[in-house]
Amino acid sequence: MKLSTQPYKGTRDFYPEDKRVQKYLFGVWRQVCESFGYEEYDAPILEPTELYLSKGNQEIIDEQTYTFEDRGKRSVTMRTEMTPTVSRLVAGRRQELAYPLRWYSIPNLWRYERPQKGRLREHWQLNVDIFGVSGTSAELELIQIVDGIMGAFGASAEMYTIKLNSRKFMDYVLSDYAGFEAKQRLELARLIDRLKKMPYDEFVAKVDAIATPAQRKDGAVEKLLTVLSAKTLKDLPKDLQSYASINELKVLLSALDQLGVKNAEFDVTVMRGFDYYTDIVFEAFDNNPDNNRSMFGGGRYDGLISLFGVEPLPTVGFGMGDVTLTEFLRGHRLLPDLVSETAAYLALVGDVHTGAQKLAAELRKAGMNVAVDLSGRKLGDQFKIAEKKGIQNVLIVGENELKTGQFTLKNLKTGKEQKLDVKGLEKALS
RNA sequence: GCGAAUGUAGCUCAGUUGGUUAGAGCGUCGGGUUGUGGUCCCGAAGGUCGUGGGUUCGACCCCCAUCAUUCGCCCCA
Repeated sequence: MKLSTQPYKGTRDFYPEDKRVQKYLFGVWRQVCESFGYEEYDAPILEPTELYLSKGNQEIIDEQTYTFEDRGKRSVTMRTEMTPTVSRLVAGRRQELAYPLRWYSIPNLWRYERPQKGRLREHWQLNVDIFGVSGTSAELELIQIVDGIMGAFGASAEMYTIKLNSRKFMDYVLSDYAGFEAKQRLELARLIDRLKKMPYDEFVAKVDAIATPAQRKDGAVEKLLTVLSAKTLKDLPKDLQSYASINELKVLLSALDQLGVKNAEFDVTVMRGFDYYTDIVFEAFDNNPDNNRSMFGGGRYDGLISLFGVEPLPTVGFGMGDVTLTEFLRGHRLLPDLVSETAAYLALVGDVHTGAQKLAAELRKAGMNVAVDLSGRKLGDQFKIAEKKGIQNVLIVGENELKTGQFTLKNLKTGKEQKLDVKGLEKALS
């Protein structure tokens, strides 16, 4: 039987040209995060299943994760997100860490589900978290980072929109303000999340179906619909304007505007699931309608580390996945042409292998990435090899060159040739 | 878990109502002789038409099953 060369369902092979793209993405992520003073951490890809169970969603564990028993009969799960893990790490050193704690990571995450556009079984996600800041300056900083990252990729404000809302506020609206029960709130939250994906009448009918006759009589449905119709914070009913989270959103949006982030706005339909978020949440969408999946998102989750038996800590974090980001960048033609990490290919003429290796060693010592031809083929073929590998320069090495110390360097992109000694090569290739 | 579409050369695809040895472009390999790639010219290799079964004198084409891929729904921590 022949083995298949295809990667496992929903996973990707990173051939060098793909890995080059990944290295570019990760490089930008790291550079921007570190420019804001964030430190990189990592942790195992396997976690005890309880870490995810503690959120109480058995169904998700059973149906959408890679969960199995190890040889010691312990149930382990491949991480599907980084938030529980980073909470575990912080809780473990709760007392000794210096706050505000600024951390980031680029974990490989796994989920068991049917692959579709922008959603695979395995992906890489930038995770950025700030611990120990209870005011909106934490949210502000994270959105600035997001803005910095997108800017570093060449994205402009018109290409995407950052939508903000408050989970605490929405909980208040659904419970105290409109008067829905806990079970209904869960259903409504999911429904609100999908509001823009269905005709408005259909949405209203579904809300109506959830409400009890008594609630309908009390105007619960109308109250909710009025809140949901708000396009800006000012459109909200007057009695909600003074709610603490709304004030915070106002302050945050105004600060963002002053800092030059022009594509952030209030959106009452942003819910971000119904898990550990406690207040302000945000989510970003590609303005290109062909790519309607959320590109990245996050929010405040103040209580999570208390699961580990330590005092809760105010925390805000966000995640940005490589799959949706790559689609965004491709869609807006923002992915640059990435060339080989190898600066020059040493093409050999005649029996000069040892001499060429000596030269290569010298160049490497000076910090250059160079590969020596081992094919033994004729010069034209060696050019083709370099071309195919995406190497920008060919350095011709023959007996004359080794004798005189003057080498011909040809740039394959421009076709330009120059005669250089080792010092000159160092300048040209680094 | 549900629904739909698609599987023909390494890749992208064509293949007329079922009829002899299944095609193209790109890519690969070789050649166009002396130390220069990309363009051009010539030539070659490469397919049991996803797999299994059925209908038929005859199947890439029709039917059934199965696998894979893609898209959507559910879900999205």
